Amino acid sequence: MLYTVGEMAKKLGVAPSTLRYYDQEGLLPFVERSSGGIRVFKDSDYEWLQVIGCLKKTGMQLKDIKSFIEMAMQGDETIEPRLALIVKQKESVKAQIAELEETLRTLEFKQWYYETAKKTALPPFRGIWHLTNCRSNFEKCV
Amino acid sequence: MLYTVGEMAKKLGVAPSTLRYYDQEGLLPFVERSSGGIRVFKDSDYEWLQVIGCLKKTGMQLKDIKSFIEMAMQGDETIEPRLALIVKQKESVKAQIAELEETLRTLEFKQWYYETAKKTALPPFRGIWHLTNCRSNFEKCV
DNA sequence: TTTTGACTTAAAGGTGACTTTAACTTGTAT
DNA sequence: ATACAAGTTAAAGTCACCTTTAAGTCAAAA
Repeated sequence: MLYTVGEMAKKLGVAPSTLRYYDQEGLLPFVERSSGGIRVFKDSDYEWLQVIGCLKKTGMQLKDIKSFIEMAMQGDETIEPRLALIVKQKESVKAQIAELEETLRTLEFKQWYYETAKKTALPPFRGIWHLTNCRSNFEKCV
Repeated sequence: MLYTVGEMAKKLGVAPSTLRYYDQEGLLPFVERSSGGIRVFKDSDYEWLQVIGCLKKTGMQLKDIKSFIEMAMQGDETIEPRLALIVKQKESVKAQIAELEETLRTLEFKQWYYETAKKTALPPFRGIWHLTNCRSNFEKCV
C-alpha cells in the first residue's frame, strides 16, 4: 500500500505541511520519491512515523528524534545507544507523570477550597486546618 | 519580607527577565513599586507566583493565566468561573497523564525489544508473539 | 560623594515547531 | 488534450515564550 503526503497526513491526523517540514528537517530519510519527485509513503514509513510520534510525545525535540532515526537507519550496530536513549526517555516520562500528579493534587486542593468558599461565603480555614486534607506546601488560595 | 526582582527570581528558580516579561504581559498586577520605580515583591506575591507556576505546569498559556489572575483580583464574585477553570485544568492534566502513561508503555515495550535483540543478535518475534506482553497497537520495532 | 551592582525600559533577537505563500510541476480523470 | 486537484520548493510568516541589548536610573556601601 502506497500513500501521498496528503493521504499519510490524514492517516496520522497531522497537516501535510508538517510531514514536509519533518522531511526537510531530515526526520524522514526513509521516504522515497516517484520519478516525478512526488513523495511515496509505504506502510513501513507509517510505522517510522509512529515511532517519531511516540518520541515526540515524550517531549523529545525534533533534532534529537532526527539523531535517533539516523541511528536506526544505521542498523543493528546502534542498538546499544538507541536502547540507552529509550531508557532515558522512559525516566523523563516518569518524571513528567510525577510532576503532573503533583500538579493534579494542587488543583484538587484548589477545587476543594473554592467549593468550600462557595458554600460558606467565607474563606475556609478558621482554625480547622487539622480537619483538612490540605497540602503541606500550602499555597495562597486564589 | 520584601524582595527585589532578582531575589524573587532566585527564590522561584527562574530568570529575572522572566518575571519582568510576565509583568509586562500583565500577569503580575499585584506587584507594587518603590517610589523610584523598582518592583517590590511581597510574600503574598510569592504565593501568586506559585499559582502562576501551578497553572503553567498544567500547560495553560500565559494569556489564559492572565485572565485567571485578573478574575482572582476581582474578588469573590469570580469564584464560580475560577472553579470551573480549575476543574477544566484538572481534566486536562488527567488526560495528559493518561497519554504519558500510554507512551511509557510503548517505551517499555521498545526497551524489551532492544534488550531481546541484543541478547539474541536477531530481531525478536519468530512465531513467539503469543508469549510476549507486547502491545496491541504494535509499532515498527526501531 | 562616588562607586558599584542591581534595577528600569523599549526594542530587538532567539528558538522550536510549524504554517502560509507563491510560483511551478505532476499525474489522474474526462 | 486539457483541466484540475494535489503534489513540489524556497522563503517568509506566525506563535508562544522568553532572553539579550543598550541606554539609562536607583540605592546601599565605602
